[in-house]
Parts: sequence; C-alpha cells; structure tokens
Amino acid sequence: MPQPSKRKGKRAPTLADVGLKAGVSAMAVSAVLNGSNSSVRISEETQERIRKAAAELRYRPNIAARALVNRRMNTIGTLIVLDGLELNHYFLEVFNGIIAGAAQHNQNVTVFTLRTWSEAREQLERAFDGRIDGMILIAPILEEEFTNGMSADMPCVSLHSNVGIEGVVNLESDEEKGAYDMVSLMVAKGHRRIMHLAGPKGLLGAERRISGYKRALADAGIELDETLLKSMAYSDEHARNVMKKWLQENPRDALPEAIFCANDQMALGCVEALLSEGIRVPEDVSVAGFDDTLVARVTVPPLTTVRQPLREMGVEAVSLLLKRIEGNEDDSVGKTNSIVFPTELVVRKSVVER
Amino acid sequence: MPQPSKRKGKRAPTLADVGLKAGVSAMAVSAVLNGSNSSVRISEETQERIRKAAAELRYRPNIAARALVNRRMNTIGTLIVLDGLELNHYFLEVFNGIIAGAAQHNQNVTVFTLRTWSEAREQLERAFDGRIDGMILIAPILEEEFTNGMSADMPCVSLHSNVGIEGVVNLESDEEKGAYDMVSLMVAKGHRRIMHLAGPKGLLGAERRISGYKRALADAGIELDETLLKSMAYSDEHARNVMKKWLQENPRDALPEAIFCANDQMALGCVEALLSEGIRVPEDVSVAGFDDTLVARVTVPPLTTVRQPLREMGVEAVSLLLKRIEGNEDDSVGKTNSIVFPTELVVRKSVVER
DNA sequence: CTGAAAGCGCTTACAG
DNA sequence: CTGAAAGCGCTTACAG
Repeated sequence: MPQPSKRKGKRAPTLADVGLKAGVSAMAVSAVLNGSNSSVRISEETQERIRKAAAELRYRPNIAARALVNRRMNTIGTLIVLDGLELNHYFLEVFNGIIAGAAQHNQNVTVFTLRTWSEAREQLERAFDGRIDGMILIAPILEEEFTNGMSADMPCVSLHSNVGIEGVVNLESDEEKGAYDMVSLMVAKGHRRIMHLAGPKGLLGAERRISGYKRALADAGIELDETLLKSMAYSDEHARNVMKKWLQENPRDALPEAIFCANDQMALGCVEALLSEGIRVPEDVSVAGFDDTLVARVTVPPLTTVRQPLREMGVEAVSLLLKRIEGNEDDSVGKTNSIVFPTELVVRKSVVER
Repeated sequence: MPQPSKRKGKRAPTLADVGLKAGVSAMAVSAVLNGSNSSVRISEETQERIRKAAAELRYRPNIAARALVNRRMNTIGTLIVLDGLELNHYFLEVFNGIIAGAAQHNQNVTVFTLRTWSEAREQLERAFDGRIDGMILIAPILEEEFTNGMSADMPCVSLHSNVGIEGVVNLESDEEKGAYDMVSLMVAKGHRRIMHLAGPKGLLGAERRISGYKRALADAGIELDETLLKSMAYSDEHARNVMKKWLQENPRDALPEAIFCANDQMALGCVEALLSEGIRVPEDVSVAGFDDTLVARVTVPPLTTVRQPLREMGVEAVSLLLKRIEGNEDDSVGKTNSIVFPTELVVRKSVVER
C-alpha cells in the first residue's frame, strides 16, 4: 500500500536553478558538478562560477531523478528475518561488516526484514522496484522452488545460505573444520564423553558442525553416543531448556565431560542450566561455543569458541554484490558459486584440561 | 563521488507496457494499481484486465520515478556513529525498535554512519537528496552552531540527544530518576560507601545519572565523597582500566561497598577488574549497571540495572518522524520538543544486602 | 467516466 | 567547446 503524500516546504534548488544563477545551461552544471565520462569541456572560470552558484544555493542533486535515468540507486539492501523481534549477535557482526563495506564503496544500505523466510520471494519482488540495486540475503533458509530464476533481474549475494541458489554467490565458512578443531581440542584436553548441542536439523550450517563433531570423535577412536547429540533451534533459551531437561532425566554421573554448543548463545544457555544445578564451568564440565560473537568475551568464564570472520564476510559480500550489479564478475566466482572463509579456534577459559 | 553506471539486463515492464497489454492508457493502470485519491472510476472488468496484465508482466512500480513526482521515498534514515567500528548494544536495541516501527508504517530504513558527530551536518546534507524523507539521529553529540536551521528542510527526530535542536523532537528517558532509584536501592540494602563510575563529562545523559546519584546520597544523608565519583567514556574498557588503577592506588579497606556504573558495558569492565584482584561480586562488593541491554542478562552474576525502554523509544521515534514528515504534528510535541520515557529498576543478583 | 499532456530533476546522445 | 531536445517511469491536473 503506497502512501503518496507530498512533503511540505519549498522546492529544493535544481540544476536549472543553478544554471540560471551561473548563466549556463542545466546540462553544463550537471557536467561540472557530477562530472561524468562525458566529453564536455568547460572553461575553468565557468566551472568556478558554476560551483560558486551551486554552493550559494546549497544545491544537492536529487537522487531519485538521477536514479531514474541511471537505473542505479547506489544503495544495497539486506534481507534478514527478525525472529521473535530480536536481532541477534550473528546479525550484529555481519551487519557491521556490510555497513563498513558499503561505506567504502559509497553505497547506502537499507534493511528489509521478514518474519519468516517464506515471505522472501515476495519481499524481494517488492524491494527490487528501483530503490536498491542488489540484495544481501543474510542466513536465508529458502525452498528450492522459490529460488528459480531469482537472480535474473535481482542481483543477490547470500551469507550462510541453506541452499545453493542459481546465480547467487554464497559466502560461508569452514564450519566442519571449525567443529572438528574444537572437538579435537576437547579430546586433546583429555575429554572423551563429549556432548554436542546442535543447531536445527536440516540446516546446512548445523549439519556441518555435526559432521565435524562426528569426524573428530571418529578420528579419536571415540564411539558416537547418540544420547549426547541433541538438535534444537539456535537460541540460548532452547539450549537452556534442553540442558535442564537432560540434567533432570539423567543421573549426575552420566554428565558429559565437555559440551560443544553450535553457537555462543546456546553455550550461554547451557552454562546457565548447568549453573542452576550447581554444576560449575569449567571446573566440573567444559563448555565451548561457536561464532565468537560479543557474548563470548563477556561471559564468566570467557568462552572458548570458534571464530568465523563474520565482519570480513559482510565486507566481502558487499564487494561481490557490487561486481554482480555492475556485471563484471570474476569468472572464478561465477563458477564456484560459493566462497568459504577459514574458521579459527579461539581459546579462552571455558574448556580446560580434564 | 557518484558512480553512475547502468545496470545491465532487460528493461523492467512499465505502466505503459501494462497499459498496452490491457488495451488502456498508462494512467488507467496507475489509477488501478496504485489507486490513489484520484476521482478516476474504472469499470470492474477493465480493472480486472489491468490487474491480470500487470501480474503476467510481473509489473512492479518504479519507486524512483514515483519518488520524483511525489517527493516521498517512504524510507527513513538513521544516523549513528560507529565508534571503533563497533555497533554497541544500545544501538542494537534502539535499531530493533526503529525497524519494527518502520515495518508497521510500510517504510524502509537506511543506515548512515559517521566516524564522529562533527561530520553530521555534512552527512545530513548528503542524505537529504531525495533518498530519505526524514532522519533519526541516534544519540547525537552536536555543537549548537551545527544545528542552526537544520530541521528546516530536513525532518529529524533525535534519541538521547546531547543538545536541544530547534524543531527536532528529542526522545529521552528519565535517567535522573533511574540513577536516583538505583542508588536509593543500594542505600536501602545497607550500603553507604557508594562509588559512581560515570559517563563522559558534559554529556547530558551522564550528567543526569550523576545528579540522580548525588540526590539519592543527599536524601540518605550521606556526604558525597568526590574520590568515589569518576568520569570516563562509556565503555567496558575504560571502566576496567579506571577500576584497576583505583584498586592499585587505594588500600583494600577503602573499597566501596557498592558501585553504580553509568551503563551495563561499564559494569562489565568493572566486574572484570574487581575479579582480577580477587574481589567477588556481589559477595564483596555490589555492582549495578544502566540500560538493561543484552549483556545484563548474561553476566555472572546477572546485573541489577536500570531499564530504559530503548526498543519502544525506537518505535515511537519512527512514528513521530512520520508525523513530522507529513506535516501534521501534534501541537503538544511541537511545544515541548522533548518526550521523556520512564525508567525502571531491574533487580537481579549483582546488588545484595550488605 | 476515460485519455492526452505536462512535469518531477536529472543525464545522455545529438546538433550547432 | 557549448546548448536544445528527448527520455527515464511515474502522477497530477486538465480536457474531452
């Protein structure tokens, strides 16, 4: 539902106004002020006169008019879901990178929100009405069928996408290795009974962490105990509840020696549940997170976790998107359709020698 | 520096294209699809035909063209400073509210960032080039002279502004009372030697918390000890350093019984400094924060703090701004120029009976 | 009740 | 080297 309703107040000065004042055509002003690749050559003194007139009138080019002819708004969109109206830390870090990247390239960024990813296609259609030049999909969970032909007239880039989308480069990190490294660290510290609080079933990222967990166990000759592998939503609340329930249902001597959580927020909930039963971290049980978001540094004890370079990924997403928009993509990117960033173990205090 | 460069690909369908297909004029299509207040009446069946044609062509109105004639983009801007490239928790909560408010009113929000507030005026000039209809200034620190005539052709609303800006409504919360309540709580719990880690000198919000602190002390008949009042930047790092230094310079028996920090992040740094010297919170000393941001819930112990309704304030900022843009402001708002939200004590575990 | 025209502010060919 | 014209896609008066 559009809401056309004019802004009040006096008209802003236009190119013509400046031209009038400087005694030249609007076109000349355009050429001087927004000096494009045109072959126009205007004498230094006229240029000076034009600039002076523009300054005096406080002329600002109207971006909508320029966009209309250039078909370019110089603004990119970000699409995210606001689950439970909370922006999470993952988003905070990524967004930070996107903002920084956009600033570098003189682009603005506008934020589009979704309640669920099922609305994505519709929202995309609406967003691509000339107000943005491209979109960054943040951790989308899309149905294959929705993505058909999506990228055709809508330049997109995705971060941690759940599906491959034709024509859309996806940025991800080596989560399998991150998980493998973390669980291997736990093993090296003498833990053998290692629990994994995993992300939702079916999500690519969650599955990758699970497989890293399994591989590390296998490599250490530890048999997988299915009762120590729990899938749930990526939230501290879910982790807290699952962990509390587990503690009620199991005898104290069944307690795992270490718990690897699929993200930092979950680790938080896990620690809280443990604490509420009088179980200390890391004295009684080691706990690790994933992502290295803000919380990891401020918990007590500080979380041992796996860092994904989320901010850098945000920066890179912008620059890839811009290439896509301008139509000069790197061939390598076009082929692979996916770029993976390294993960890195961040050792703090929550995982200790057994 | 503009970057005009055409987007590739085929032209999107226009009103004329739809009209052609439906056998009517572009104007008729416009009237049906974007049904404004025009007196146009079109027969039901023609309408149907038009809608069908639009759907088949996947017509989407071009927002830049519409904006050009309407002088309205239906997007609002937010202006913030990215200090040290970190978006903080304060921003996260406020931004969340802004997003939600904008969604309610069918507006988009675009984010403009500054390195320092001294760039604000210039950035505002650039932002108001037709791409946004209004701006929300988030915690601006402006010089009086910069604000002259600012609001004339740039509808703005501010949150926690440091100065009154003519024509700009400022949303704030009753920080003086919040601080007063917190310090009074400490007094009620038997503390008399109460330290205040304050925000930067000269900032309105910081000053208000200080005066609440002083008033509570006075009302309790406790004489102000200037050595227990320290001003610093609003960050955990500064609080940590100041507190560490204080601990080194003062004998252990000079330790305050309670410490009221000007925000949650500072409380965090304070707790860390204390902990690193073997001083336990809250057993040895009570600590309180301010803002009730995410961190307050996840520290150990959870922080007793003062809640400002940041999210609600974000929502309200949007709706006030929209009124301002549409030129139908409430008279009361125009007069007061400032709206104050209530603060609320949030009692958790970091402040205990002495 | 419907359509042709003008115009929003800019830029890009194209003439002089 | 400079200016007049056309057009980007839409909406708003204004004629029929």
